[in-house]
Amino acid sequence: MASTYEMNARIFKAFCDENRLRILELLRSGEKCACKLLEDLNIQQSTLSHHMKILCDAGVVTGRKEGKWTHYSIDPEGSEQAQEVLRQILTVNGNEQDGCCK
Amino acid sequence: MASTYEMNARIFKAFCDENRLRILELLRSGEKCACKLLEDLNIQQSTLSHHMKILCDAGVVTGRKEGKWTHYSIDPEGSEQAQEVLRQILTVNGNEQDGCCK
DNA sequence: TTTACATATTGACAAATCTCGATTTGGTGC
DNA sequence: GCACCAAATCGAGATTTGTCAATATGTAAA
Repeated sequence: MASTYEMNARIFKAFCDENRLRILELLRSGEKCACKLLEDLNIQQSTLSHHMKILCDAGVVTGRKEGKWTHYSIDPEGSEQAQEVLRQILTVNGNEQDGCCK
Repeated sequence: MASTYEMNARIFKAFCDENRLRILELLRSGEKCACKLLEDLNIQQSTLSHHMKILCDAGVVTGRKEGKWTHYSIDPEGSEQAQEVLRQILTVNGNEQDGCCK
């Protein structure tokens, strides 16, 4: 049973790494095959696979298998949810006085 | 000279840790003194200080010094920017065919 | 079935991160 | 000056993360 904090932290871990941000930028122009991503990304194949797993687990990317290839794309639902969660986290909903410290 | 990827990654690192998400939730109800946060958060003072630095460096929280106390609150500008950056990262702006792999 | 290729998984290592206790810095009031 | 308190910084240990090379899995074509 993962806490909400844990689940939300996992979502944002997707955006915490430079290479994952590069991958997402490549996906902004449309679906891309893993081998195409690999071409553009100075990293090894196993490293790419590792990052794709994190992005998919976070829900912001989906993979579509076609034969021996996997095509990745930004997941609209997961993306919307990530943005919604961030909005909630950062929305001030009260105006309590800071009653601390005298 | 930090790359854009590096800077954006730093922003989202703010949301990658359970304790920082707890801190942000506490700040949603308004400005809080560090000692008040410390009361609610099963962590040591030096650990809190570490997390507050990360949140402030990311721009999503600001600290207001008043005598020997520091009052923290969610920064509206930084929050708006974080949301805008996430929106950009996740917005598909093209529809290229995945020309890869035959 | 054998071969070739795309991707995933494993294991190991280095670097980054989280946490704590101890110390330092900086402000307040005596 | 001194004592006291809040917060920041330092140093060390444990955990997590990113990376690679090697291997395994799965699909397609010969």
